[in-house]
Amino acid sequence: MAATTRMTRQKKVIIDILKNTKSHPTADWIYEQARKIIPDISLGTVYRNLRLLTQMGEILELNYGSSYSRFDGNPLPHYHFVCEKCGRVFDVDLPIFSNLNQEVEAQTGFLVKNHRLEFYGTCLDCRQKS
Amino acid sequence: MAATTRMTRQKKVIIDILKNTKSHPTADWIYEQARKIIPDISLGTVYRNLRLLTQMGEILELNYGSSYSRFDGNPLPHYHFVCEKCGRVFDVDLPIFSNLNQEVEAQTGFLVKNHRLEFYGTCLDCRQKS
DNA sequence: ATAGGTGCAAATGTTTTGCTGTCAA
DNA sequence: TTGACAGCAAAACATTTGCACCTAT
Repeated sequence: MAATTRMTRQKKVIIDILKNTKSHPTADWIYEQARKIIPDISLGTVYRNLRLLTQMGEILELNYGSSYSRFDGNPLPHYHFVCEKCGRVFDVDLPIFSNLNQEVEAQTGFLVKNHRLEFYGTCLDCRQKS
Repeated sequence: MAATTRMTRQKKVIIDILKNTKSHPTADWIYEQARKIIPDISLGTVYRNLRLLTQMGEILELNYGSSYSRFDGNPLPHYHFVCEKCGRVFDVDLPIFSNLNQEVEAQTGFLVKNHRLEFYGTCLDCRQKS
């Protein structure tokens, strides 16, 4: 039997935090927020649930440009901007290149499931500070 | 004074390995290759040089989709395909979207220096195995 | 009732770093 | 000559996991 998914208090809180922030938080930030509601939640549980939710396609793991992952409560395809100064990740409002996967598939013979597009540079806040 | 760059035997070997492989090797793989030429080279030295070369723009660090980085001896802009089964990274022969950075810059007010585009899926070898 | 989830802490795996000695310029 | 770089090993860091207990179904 496929493993069923239980809706625990911990998972509910983690989903809630993730769906209600526009930032793309780290596991640690989510942990700190979650502790405000469930003081003895453990970091391991946060990681376990983030992995589960990622596998279920409920959230996205953004694991580029840094040594740690960030998570995105919006699983719909969209692109990102990474600030190289402060490390923050922003959504980029650009239409999806929906034919690109097929194009690469035709060219390579590989099975292409999805693609990611990230922009790197300096965000507005950091631009003004320098 | 800006730190000058010394061409050590170690650095030379690492550059040579990286420029002569089409794979996108991990630090550990580079280390193993380098040991065939300099048996007592240390992993720390490999990492130090990889970081240095990345900062100098000589090579690219590919740090997505996995817990460890891969390195690319070709610093010219190009896109990648990541196999989710075997973890290998392939070059994708697609023209660069050269106006995209400006487009995002205009839209966000951020300073956009570059972008990355990666495709995810199953490579030909892994497709045939399943 | 029971299997999937939790908290805790130890383990893991990759990458970085402190120190002392070495070598490229 | 000398300061950037090497080797070595320990530390740092994010993330995963083993275990005994707990709880959603």
